[in-house]
Amino acid sequence: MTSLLEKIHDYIFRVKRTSSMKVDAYVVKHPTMSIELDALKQLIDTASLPHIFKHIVSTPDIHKGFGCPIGTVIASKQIVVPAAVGYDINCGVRLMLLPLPIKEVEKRSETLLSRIWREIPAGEGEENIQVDEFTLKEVCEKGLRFSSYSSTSWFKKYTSFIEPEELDWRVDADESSSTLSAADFKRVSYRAIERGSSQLATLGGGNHFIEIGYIKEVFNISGDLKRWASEFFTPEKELTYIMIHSGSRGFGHQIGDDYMKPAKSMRKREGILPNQGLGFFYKSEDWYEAYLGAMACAANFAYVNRALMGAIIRKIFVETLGVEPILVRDISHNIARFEKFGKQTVLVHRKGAVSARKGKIVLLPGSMGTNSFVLLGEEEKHASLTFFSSAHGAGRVMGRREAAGKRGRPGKVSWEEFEKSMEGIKWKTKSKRSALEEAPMCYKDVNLVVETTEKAGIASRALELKPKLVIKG
DNA sequence: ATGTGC
Repeated sequence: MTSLLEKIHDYIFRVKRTSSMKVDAYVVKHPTMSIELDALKQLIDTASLPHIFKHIVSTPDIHKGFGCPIGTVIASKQIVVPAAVGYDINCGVRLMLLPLPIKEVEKRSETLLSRIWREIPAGEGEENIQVDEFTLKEVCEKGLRFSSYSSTSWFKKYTSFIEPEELDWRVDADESSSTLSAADFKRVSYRAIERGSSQLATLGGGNHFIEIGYIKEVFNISGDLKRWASEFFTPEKELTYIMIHSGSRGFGHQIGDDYMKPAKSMRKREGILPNQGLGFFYKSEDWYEAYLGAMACAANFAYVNRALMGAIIRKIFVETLGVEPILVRDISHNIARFEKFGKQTVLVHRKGAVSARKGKIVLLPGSMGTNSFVLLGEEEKHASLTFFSSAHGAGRVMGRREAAGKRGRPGKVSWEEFEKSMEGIKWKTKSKRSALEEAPMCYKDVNLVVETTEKAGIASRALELKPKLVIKG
């Protein structure tokens, strides 16, 4: 199967269009890393969709997903593919910096960890802020801006901890606003509303996390990082960062489900379904606008979810240490947005991939025990081959069940092995199982992913971050 | 990822 990959650059390969494929698939990967067979099959399926703009691309952290791999970028002018956004609509990462050395933070680590654990429910099925349907509509359609006239008591509690700038400032690296204007609450099912109405300010499970650590290395401060004085990043200061990885919870998941099902059945009827997950809508169908309207609601829900968790954490830091974290960026890695490439405007779907335009901040979290990176987008050397897209993480190499075991059978990761891999890090997880499922050995080497990203000319490293305190759902 | 698994 690897013979399918034709080398066109040390770090870029191509699956040439054959049989069912309508376009080529470019694969950005480390020369020593192989793609799992299931993910490659899904990539070929994705390239078999009609009306794809130019070609499709995979990022170095590619692994098997539903319908299409996690780590896939596709663009189109005529169709929308819900599975190329994924179930966790606007899953993303929020990075904040705290102008205080990590040593000072570690002195209060028990207090910080237990307070965050108490105030931000982590894990599946957890609930936090309750909102009525009207408030949920405002959150979905206006995103962070809803605060300007919201008078609900829960919001008042946090509102002073949301940076005023967040209401208007484009927190996402992409040129489009963090609040997606296409949001249309009428397109959201009652079931999704039910699930979403108690899930704001919750972390979720799986690979979602809250992480506190320090800036370990500084490589390059330019582009959007120039907003902060360069002395801010002096590595000797070991300044603290806070990273939140979360998404749209059951709300977005329900919306994904609501639209993937009809997309599947409609295209199945016509016999143009590359695989069971890869349904899509034509622009000429009402479903197209409907999906984008509902997807934008879930995206805004996720932005607000991360903003509220950021506000809670900011409150905890102010109350515990008297210092306020500063928002750097909040970046989505599961979303479809209209973007311009030269004169063409296309709908770019990124699933497990982030926008990486020149000078823009790119967040590349590693696993719970390994370092993460802040990168800066480069002028793409390879002629918009990736649609300006970068990896969203290290990428799994081991399935959850494979790692933690199934039906009483032990998995590949032992508890001893896990504890060893987390040396020097204080951590809290919902269960032993979720810890094993997310163990560092379940992930690719993040250093190879960063090397690939740099060598392919997509983005280059700016900061290297080392985790010290971790909360996992 | 998900009120998780034919």
